[in-house]
Amino acid sequence: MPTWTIHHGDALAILPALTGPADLVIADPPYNSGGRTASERTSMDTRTKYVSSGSARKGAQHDLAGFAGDNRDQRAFTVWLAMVLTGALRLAAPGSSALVFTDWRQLPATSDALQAAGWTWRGVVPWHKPTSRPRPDGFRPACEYVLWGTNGQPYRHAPTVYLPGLVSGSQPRGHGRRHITQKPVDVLRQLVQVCRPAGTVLDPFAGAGSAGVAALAEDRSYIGIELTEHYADIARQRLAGWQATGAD
Amino acid sequence: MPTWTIHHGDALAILPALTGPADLVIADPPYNSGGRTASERTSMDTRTKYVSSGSARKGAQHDLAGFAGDNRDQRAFTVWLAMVLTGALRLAAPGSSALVFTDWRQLPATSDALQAAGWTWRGVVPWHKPTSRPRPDGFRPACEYVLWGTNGQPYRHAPTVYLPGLVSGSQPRGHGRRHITQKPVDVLRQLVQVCRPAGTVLDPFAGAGSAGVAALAEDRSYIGIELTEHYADIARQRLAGWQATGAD
DNA sequence: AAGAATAGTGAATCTACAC
DNA sequence: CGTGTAGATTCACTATTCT
Repeated sequence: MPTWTIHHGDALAILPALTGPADLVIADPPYNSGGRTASERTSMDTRTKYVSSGSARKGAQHDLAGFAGDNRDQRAFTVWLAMVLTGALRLAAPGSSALVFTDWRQLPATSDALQAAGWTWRGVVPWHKPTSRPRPDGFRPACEYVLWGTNGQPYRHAPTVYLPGLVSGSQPRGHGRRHITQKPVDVLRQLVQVCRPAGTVLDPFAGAGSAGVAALAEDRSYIGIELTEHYADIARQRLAGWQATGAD
Repeated sequence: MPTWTIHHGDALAILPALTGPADLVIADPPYNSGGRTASERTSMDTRTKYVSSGSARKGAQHDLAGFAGDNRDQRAFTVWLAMVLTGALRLAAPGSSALVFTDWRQLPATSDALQAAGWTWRGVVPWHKPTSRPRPDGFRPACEYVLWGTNGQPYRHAPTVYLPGLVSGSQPRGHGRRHITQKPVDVLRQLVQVCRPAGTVLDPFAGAGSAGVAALAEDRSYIGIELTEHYADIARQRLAGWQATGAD
């Protein structure tokens, strides 16, 4: 029976206190890349930045809380993310994997942070969002990216698993949506397969706990860390509800 | 009536002699990323490096020539590609685009080169290859990437065009295959749409001329540069054949 | 329907060289 | 001359797609 825990606090403070081992680190950090100017990136709040114009700016359809930690410049982002991933590597079992979400703008910085932290970069899995907004006279920004790294040689599964090179799924909408940058559980369930069966998933940026739902659904245990108390509570309620009812 | 030219020689030598303007620069450079050891990367020929064990190594069906320029280390790759893209930017009309192919390993270096050369990075379009090789206990390396940059503010089309955020297509096989790293014409035709209608596509690494076929098919003119005389000849024959018969 | 291909990779084996 | 190590080479392997 897989178990779960949500810690409330800063990943940099919580990670050194944990003991592990973790068999998969799945991280969805604040991308620090929304907004077009430096001042927009560092001063705007996350609701204004990430919710497309027409909703949050002029009276919204949804009323999701913002989140902290999204106002670093690119150098600070790289160093900060490397520190978090270093803390996660300390807990990671040999052969375990790290999966780090990023967008196209921060992909190079994220790959630097992953490797600076000591993980071996093994590949990139694009996440295709079919419902992304079209862009006039240009290529639609339809993908985010999952960077895959391992702690040494990758864990050998028995039986061998073959995982996709591209995942597809739309962001949750309506009342299933709990966080501005929420990832679909279907996508996360595919990604969690790289974790050792019955192993433990460590998530330093738990948000509303989608990775936890995916982990439990795939029979992995889950340890989440979330900075914003509001979301830590939401994640706890959601995971408790999942274990009680099997529904999200 | 769109026109075409293939120049035989090194892009760094040919680009300064051209006058332009170009409305789209499409570049498929040698990725310099195959091989696992330093000596494999720098000494192995491209056929041995990229054609998988079952074919070229033990008696192949196809017998494609190798190509030059695939033995740089990553720093040299970055600097060299930046030089080529700088030469291309000089010819690029204001608002024109650059599209640069790369793989996941070289994506960060390629984005550095694109921006160092003075292009504004606008996005990434993953190219999904359905026939990619599976990878045991990991995520299949199923995508290559197209980096999109512009010379200043992007050209505004009239009427507005909406381009995909993800392209999919398999490498040509059988007798339609002329180059080890050939890109599918269907994919290139989608990408060429970002070029001003009836504009000119500049291709510093023409290879077997697939981008030229795509350009002509979409009513754009084409200027290609190819280092290997063997492939320059193939590209000339192919483009002449396309204009004569409308078939590839 | 059968066969062959894939901008690979991990493990096993072999080789060269220093001590 | 045996031994250990690093680097190079060879081998085996895989699932989806395309001819």
